[in-house]
Amino acid sequence: MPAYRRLNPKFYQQNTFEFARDLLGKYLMRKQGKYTLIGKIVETEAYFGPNDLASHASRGKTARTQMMFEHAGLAYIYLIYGMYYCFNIVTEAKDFPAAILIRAVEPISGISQMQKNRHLNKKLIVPMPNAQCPIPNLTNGPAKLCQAFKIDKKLNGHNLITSKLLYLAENPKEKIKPSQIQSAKRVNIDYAGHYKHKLWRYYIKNNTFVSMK
DNA sequence: CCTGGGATTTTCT
DNA sequence: GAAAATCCCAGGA
Repeated sequence: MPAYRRLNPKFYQQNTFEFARDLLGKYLMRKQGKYTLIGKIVETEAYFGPNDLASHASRGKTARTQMMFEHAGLAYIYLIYGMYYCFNIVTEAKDFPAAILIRAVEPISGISQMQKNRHLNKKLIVPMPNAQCPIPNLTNGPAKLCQAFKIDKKLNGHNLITSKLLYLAENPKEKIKPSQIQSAKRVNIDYAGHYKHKLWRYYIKNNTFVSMK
């Protein structure tokens, strides 16, 4: 078990795009009762500023999006398609709307708990008592990892810098080199005009747990 | 391998 | 009333 060290508050002060790349290889830590769920972040997406047509904040500040206008280090969590949650980390200064969507993590610890969490929310028409959720399918998508890590609307606005329940950590011995990072277009934002071509998605090359190539 | 549709409800027009 | 920063499953090639 490597020594996980909580990310310094300074980490949250970098600009959104450095931040999104720097998050790769860092660890998402989640306390669930006596368990600690741990996932290595392998894919992120940046949503930046009031003009980014892919961003919820491009329509201004609303009840839903107000968290994107908050200071860096808070969680922005929203419901999508009526049934799933997505987890973002707010970036930039207060009143400048920006956030980073965590699109995929690699399960590291608490894997059997993640499997239970994924099955809890799954409504099966016919029960499948022997069904196993394959490991790669546990957390290779923004809504899947929220299910696996029990992240929902209750954690919206949570402060990741100070929280003991949901926070970010690193293994100081581990660094992701720039050559290991692939940038790509963001996913499922066809409505975003020319912003849909921005290469604001980042992932670790050759990692099995990335949601899409 | 790929494509298409259904689920489900909040949010904003 | 339509769309949504998704997922899952069925069906065809």
